[in-house]
Amino acid sequence: MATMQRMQTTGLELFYAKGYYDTSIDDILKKLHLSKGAFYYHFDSKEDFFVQIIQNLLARKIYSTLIEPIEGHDNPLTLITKCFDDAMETAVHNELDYGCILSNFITEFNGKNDIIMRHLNEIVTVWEVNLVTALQKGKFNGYLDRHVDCEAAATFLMSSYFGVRTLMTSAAPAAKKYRFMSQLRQYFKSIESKVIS
Amino acid sequence: MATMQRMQTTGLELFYAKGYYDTSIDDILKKLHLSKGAFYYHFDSKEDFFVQIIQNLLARKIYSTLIEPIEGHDNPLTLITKCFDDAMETAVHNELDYGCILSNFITEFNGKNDIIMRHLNEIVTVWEVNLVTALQKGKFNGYLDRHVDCEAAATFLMSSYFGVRTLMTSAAPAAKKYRFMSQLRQYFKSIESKVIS
DNA sequence: GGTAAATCCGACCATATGGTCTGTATATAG
DNA sequence: CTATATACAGACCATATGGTCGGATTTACC
Repeated sequence: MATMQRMQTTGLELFYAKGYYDTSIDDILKKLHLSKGAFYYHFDSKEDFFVQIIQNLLARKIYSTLIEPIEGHDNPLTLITKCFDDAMETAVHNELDYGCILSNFITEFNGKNDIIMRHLNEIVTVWEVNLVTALQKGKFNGYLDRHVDCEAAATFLMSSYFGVRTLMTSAAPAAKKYRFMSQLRQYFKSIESKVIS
Repeated sequence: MATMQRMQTTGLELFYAKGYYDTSIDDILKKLHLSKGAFYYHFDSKEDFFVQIIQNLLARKIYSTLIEPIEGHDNPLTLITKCFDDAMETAVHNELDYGCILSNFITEFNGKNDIIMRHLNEIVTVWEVNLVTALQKGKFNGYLDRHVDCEAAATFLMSSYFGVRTLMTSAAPAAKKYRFMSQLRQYFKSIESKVIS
């Protein structure tokens, strides 16, 4: 693998585990047995480095785990349930889980770095749009009750997912997941179509 | 006000706004026109300082905004609704909102500082216990459906609140709040007692 | 008023960090 | 074979940070 890509991969790993401000460039270079010269040959600054990571790795990761799985013509509530279940199962099996990457970075950069925040918010928006679209399609196809506010449901889903991933890092992730999923299904039952097809 | 308390108050302000690792002791001292000597006379280290802030300020803050308001013998779903609404309203009106303090610190310290994480988890547990208790009492008093899993509901509520506070920092906090509350009520409607009293 | 404890000052230190710069090995092109 | 761009090494720099320490000042108490 090219040096530049190895730097980005290792960079994301460490930024996710230790946070952006608490991860030095030397930390990343040490792990890869590379030098300062190599880093500043490929990137302008630490911030530029992180922005590229967001666009090249983070955005794709979010897409593959949270957006792509909910595309399709099936019942969106079923798709979202499975999507969240899978994502949380990965976290449960992960020895060292640090929560949702996207949520963590938003927390870290909020009010500190507007440039990076714009990039992160862009990903959030893409996720939101896809969620709303999926729910609206589900409403059109008769899976959701016609009174459901899809924007509101999307916000609620994003919130709960961000939050539970944070909570899971504290203690008993498997139990937290189980409890969360049970109430997610409860909520979904309340917004699904009442017409018995 | 005593110097020690002023340090803690200003410390919490800055730690909340900029994060623990990105706030230097000099930042705090500069704002208070105090010296290093004053700081290390009152506190052993930056970590000790933060632990005391958690116990003296953060724990009380969480208690007064998220726990105390849901105590009582009324319908817990009504109490929680109002509690969340009030807390989010404060955030909306706050020019610079940085999300839920507790959630932010958990994100920042997770996997980095076990000592501080223990103190933060303690607060989470207290909140959780009080939520579960309130819900169980509500079930006993006929406000909640008797099939409701109160532990699961508490986890779901904590998750969604943590998450929405993070989301609100990104954009359109007022809209996010409105949407969130509408779906919270939707969820509550699905777990309230079905018996018409 | 003298003494001692409490409170605070600020110079200083070791270390870490983002970033710069010069040099060097390799590869590619003419 | 030479020249030139690519890709990386590593010494170096300015600055920042957590923490130390001797001393000055204020307060409390007899």
